[in-house]
Amino acid sequence: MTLSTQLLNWYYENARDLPWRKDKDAYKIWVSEIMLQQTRVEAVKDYYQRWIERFPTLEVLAEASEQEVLKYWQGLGYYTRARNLLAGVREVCATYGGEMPNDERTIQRLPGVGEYTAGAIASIAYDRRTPAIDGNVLRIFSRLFCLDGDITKQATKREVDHLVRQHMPYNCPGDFNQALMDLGATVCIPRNPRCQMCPLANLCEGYAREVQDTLPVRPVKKEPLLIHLAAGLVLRDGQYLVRRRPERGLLAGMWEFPTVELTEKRFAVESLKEGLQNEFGQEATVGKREFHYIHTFSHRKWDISFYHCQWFAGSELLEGVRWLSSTEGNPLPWAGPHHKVALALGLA
DNA sequence: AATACGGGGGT
DNA sequence: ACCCCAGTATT
Repeated sequence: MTLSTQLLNWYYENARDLPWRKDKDAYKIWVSEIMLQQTRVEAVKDYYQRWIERFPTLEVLAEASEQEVLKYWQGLGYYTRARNLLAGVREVCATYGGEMPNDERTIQRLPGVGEYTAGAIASIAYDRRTPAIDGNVLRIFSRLFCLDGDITKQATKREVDHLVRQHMPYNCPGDFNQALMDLGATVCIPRNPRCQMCPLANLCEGYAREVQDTLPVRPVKKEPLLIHLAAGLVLRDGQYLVRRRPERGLLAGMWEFPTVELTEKRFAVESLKEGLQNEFGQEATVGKREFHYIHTFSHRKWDISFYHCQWFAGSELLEGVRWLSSTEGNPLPWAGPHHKVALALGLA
């Protein structure tokens, strides 16, 4: 018995039933792989189903508008993934006549497709013998071979890449890669790995030395920056004032309620009033605080308070600003705390 | 080689 | 609260 046969035998008995495993359509594999970047299977399932329903083929997606595409992505996070996917399918249509390239190198040239995703698509959709090294594989192999180097370092990744290539079968590389995902998701999990039921326990050096819980080794993360924000729920004639975030940076291109950053939290009302005046040239009355959220992003933590506001005079609106009514069923993509508030107000 | 980029589920 | 996930692009 070899590592790959033990793993595959386990996989064929225990493979998860996932929506993107129903066929080997490269476009669908692509969509699933992008959605699954840094995102759990459970979170992806519903998004994937709705996505495929609306954009069943690469050509359909290529014809869609970016705003609509973002709408289908809202709440999933890492929104450049959606933009890159859209740009990618357009590139396939324009450059490859709508036919997906089937070699890893060409696939990796598509926007948003890196080494891992290219390997996953090439192996799963086209039976190419290419590794797909993600967090699961790094964790599994660091335990299997007692690799105690920092898995975020290039040197450790090269080491794992070498080992994966050694153990990857020639007949079903896609199954092998997916088997590693499933093992990492259900057995060789980050904390408290279930080694008693692991099909590779007899081969696992980490398990033999009882150091499986100390692996893999990661760097210590740094403290997120705390930012205080006040947001205005500016109401006029049953409509709320919303604006589009900048094209680059955090929550790029998503819609939000106007906010001001606070230097002093206790001056929230005054700062909001002044901020609205500066941005929209209108005097607003700031009412009572309605919602309060602590929202942690990867490297910053928003302490954000929402205030009901009112203003009366009409005015010219700038680019990327509009009024939104809860009865329109408007298709604007939201994200972050704004998404939750928009849902509560019936705007999302 | 670092850093930016979301959000949610498990512990 | 904290951890970390089917990573990639940018600096």
